[in-house]
Amino acid sequence: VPEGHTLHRLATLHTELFAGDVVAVSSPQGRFSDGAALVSGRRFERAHSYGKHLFHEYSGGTVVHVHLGLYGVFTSAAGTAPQPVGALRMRIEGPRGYADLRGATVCEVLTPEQCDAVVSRLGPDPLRSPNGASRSFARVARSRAPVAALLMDQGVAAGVGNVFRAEVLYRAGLDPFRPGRDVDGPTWTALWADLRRLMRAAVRSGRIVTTRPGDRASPGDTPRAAATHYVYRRAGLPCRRCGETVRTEVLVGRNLFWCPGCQPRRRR
DNA sequence: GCTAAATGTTGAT
DNA sequence: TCAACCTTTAGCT
Repeated sequence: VPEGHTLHRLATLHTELFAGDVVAVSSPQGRFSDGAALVSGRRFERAHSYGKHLFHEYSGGTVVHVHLGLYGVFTSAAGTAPQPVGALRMRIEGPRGYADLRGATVCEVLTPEQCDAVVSRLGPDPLRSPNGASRSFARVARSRAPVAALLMDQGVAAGVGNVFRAEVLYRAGLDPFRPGRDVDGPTWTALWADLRRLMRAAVRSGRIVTTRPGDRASPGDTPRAAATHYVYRRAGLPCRRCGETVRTEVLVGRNLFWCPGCQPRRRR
């Protein structure tokens, strides 16, 4: 269940597992049979990611583009692959190990030019663009949409998902409903820097932890929310800092979480 | 053991 | 606005 850090990790993992090797690619489920036939038997050059998109580059300039969507999952292990079980969209088998893809929204063969087109639709990725704040702010500053909606727009910040959106807004003390055009430059720059910090930490650890050590004890936490988040999936629970009840509301089709105490509406 | 919801996006209506 | 994708897991029983 991935945000940008997950794809970043997968790219590193797949490069380590397959780079330089001739691999066999198959689609036991059948939905990627044609694409698999195009790359099977080629040399796997390298994997890279941008935002929530993953790219596998093969010899000859062919690229496999993967987007995991909401519940796509990529697993891998060293050694020989076992018999396929269930709906296995793509399997890559190399001399050192194998990787299995299930449930992805996108798994397709593209030319490098088509890959460039995919990336060009995306905004800066906080994991890859240290100076992305100004480019993303240009979009934010001329939008009437709530900042919480803009953060989910991959053309504004690629790789940010529902957890990072809720948590970074909380850490900034920013009202999620404030229109983008009412967010000032320094506020956005600081938010971008925090996004980079949170996402890089998630690449390192493999999970999203946004709380600071002093804020991690709170009654009523479910194991799911396990003191790793301030507001994400904590609706109805007391805020770790101010004790106000964390709220939730659907915004742009996703559940938004925020603390009305720490992220107040601005007085006018 | 079962159900519902989930860190996302696309394409049809 | 909504279905599709068709896996995983929390939270029940």
